[in-house]
Amino acid sequence: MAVTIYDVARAAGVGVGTVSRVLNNSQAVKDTTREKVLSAISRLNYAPDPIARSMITGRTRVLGVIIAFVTRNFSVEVLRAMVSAASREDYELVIYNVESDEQRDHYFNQLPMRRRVDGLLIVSLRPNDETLPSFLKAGLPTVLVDAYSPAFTSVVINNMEGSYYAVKSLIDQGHHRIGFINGTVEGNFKFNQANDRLIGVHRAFSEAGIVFDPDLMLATDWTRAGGRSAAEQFLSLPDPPTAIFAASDVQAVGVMETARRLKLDVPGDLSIMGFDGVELSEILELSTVQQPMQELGELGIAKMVELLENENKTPELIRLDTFLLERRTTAPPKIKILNGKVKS
Amino acid sequence: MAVTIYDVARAAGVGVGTVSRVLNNSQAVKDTTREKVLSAISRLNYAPDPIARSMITGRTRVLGVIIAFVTRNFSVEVLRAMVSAASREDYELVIYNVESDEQRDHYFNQLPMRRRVDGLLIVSLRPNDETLPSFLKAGLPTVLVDAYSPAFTSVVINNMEGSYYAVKSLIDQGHHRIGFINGTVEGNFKFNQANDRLIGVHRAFSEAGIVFDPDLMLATDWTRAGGRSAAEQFLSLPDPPTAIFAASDVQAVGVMETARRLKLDVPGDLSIMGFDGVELSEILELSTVQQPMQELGELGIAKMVELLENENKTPELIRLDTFLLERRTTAPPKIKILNGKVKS
DNA sequence: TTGTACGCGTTATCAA
DNA sequence: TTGATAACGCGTACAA
Repeated sequence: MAVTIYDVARAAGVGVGTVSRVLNNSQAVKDTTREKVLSAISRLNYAPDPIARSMITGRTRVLGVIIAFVTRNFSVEVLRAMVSAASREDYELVIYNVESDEQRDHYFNQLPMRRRVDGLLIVSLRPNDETLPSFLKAGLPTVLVDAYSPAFTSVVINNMEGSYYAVKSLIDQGHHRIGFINGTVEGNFKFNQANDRLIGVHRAFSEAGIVFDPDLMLATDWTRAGGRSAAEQFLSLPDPPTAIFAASDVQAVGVMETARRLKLDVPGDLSIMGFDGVELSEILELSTVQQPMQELGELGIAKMVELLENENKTPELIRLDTFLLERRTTAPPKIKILNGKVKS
Repeated sequence: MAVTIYDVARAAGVGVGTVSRVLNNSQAVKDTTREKVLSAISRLNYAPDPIARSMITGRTRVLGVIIAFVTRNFSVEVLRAMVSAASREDYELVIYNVESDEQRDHYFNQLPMRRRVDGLLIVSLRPNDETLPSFLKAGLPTVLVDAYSPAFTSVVINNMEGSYYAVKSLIDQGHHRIGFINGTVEGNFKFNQANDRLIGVHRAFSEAGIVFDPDLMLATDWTRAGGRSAAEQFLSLPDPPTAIFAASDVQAVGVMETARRLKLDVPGDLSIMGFDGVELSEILELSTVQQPMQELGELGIAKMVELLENENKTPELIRLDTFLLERRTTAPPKIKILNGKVKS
């Protein structure tokens, strides 16, 4: 039914080997023969079957992307950069969306086995300790993006420094009581992002000599609802914070929603700082820590291609910097007169 | 290197045919033999090679998704629903992002040829008249989502009715001068969405006996910038509109931004209505026409699976309804006193 | 420079 | 119920 390399060979009056050589524009093929073959190819509208090709070459020119929560704005930005970078390199991308531990384990177990993909990009996740050995044994080229493991080339952003500068900027503006809304570490997800961001917060506090108040630290879902409820808790404290730093923009938006509901002036009554730098933050003029999402995706693909071209490269760690965007939701705290004495 | 079906056969002391039968749990295989084979499989940690399998079956269990502008919130929502529905049916999805006519044509020409995918889902795009014949000839099962062509099963939303009710609701609230920001029909993209939405607007106008003012209709990019500049034009008119209806939420957000810049009260001075119902609209409390994006994606996959199971099904057209969400950006126009006489 | 023949790992066919 | 073997479409040694 479909036209094969044999049909082309017959039409061109040559052997299949010659057609194959023309196809892989390798070897020396006499120009006149090449012409004959090429004309036959276009005449028959022939295209080689990638499946049969993979069968013999062992490569598919398909890359797998295991990604946590595709719908997160962050994931989308990274993914888009990946799709376009991959397409430039003539690779296709198949997406495995992970929204639960079971899904993650399923993919981590199955994928390295099959030789359906030439390589695996893992975004915002990492193989856990149980799956890691079988992962390594399978020897599938793997690149981690927004996640770190010493076993694989990893492209990460400097979460610690990002949150450090974010909190430091709030402190420099005169805030002392700063609420921190962290993201939960889902199941085994090892979203180390959360830990790193926490460490940065601590560092900024301790440098400024601020004692960490456990009441001002909460971990919630990486959602607006999470941000809303955490903000409610903070703001119903007897001594509420004058600023809230959230580990993601969506959570920060939740904080904004709570502030609006409580008729709080932002940034007058409450400064709000997010983390991510998704488009939404720009629209809402939310101060935030901008992540280089596009670079993350592009570098992920670039490193993968390197790996594919040179299988035994040693893992490397690429760390990208964040950029602090001070927009409209952060300002020095208003001086409040309370019980007759000045209180900041 | 990798363990094959022969290794399993040898280990189990049977022929490869038997192993294959067990694998495809077909036929009658004696229970004791089945046990032997299964134990050998797990002992050797064997998994069949999907490539070799595709080689003979001609099917890959991979679906291609050609999608316009993956990063649009709309696309992301649809895509996510597709990924999860496909995974339930044990299909993988490979994404082809289209952001230009060249890309679109490239995919439309290449993909049907290769047998790399079992079927093609086309989102917010449609094969143009030149590519259509070769498309049909290739006979690759194809489902259009958010796009319509009589040649293929199409899952669309009722754009016309959606925009009709949106404008009608504005008129019912007392608006007479309503600006309409449409999306551009990119290149050949045949984003018929734009046309349909325009038709709905016209219908609402003519039903209410409102004469269509060409000054109040503009087509821009489906972006915030597009919305901003269109709004600026409308609002600098001698007789500016009291309401603006945008063909997408992002454009409506652009309108909101312009309104904010001009210190216009929304909805007091200006009502704003969007179209899409993406998360952003909820956050901004934007009135909008909600599209059933998840259903769109799920139905797309469901119809594709039907098609795959029964190749010669005739194309069908599924039309999903929208839902009008009147939130905080729409209200009756304020009565203005102008030149001593009441003007609405 | 070119053609022939083998092999990739599986499923399907057929005979036993 | 099972085993042997022929495809599937291509790349590539090897021989010519």
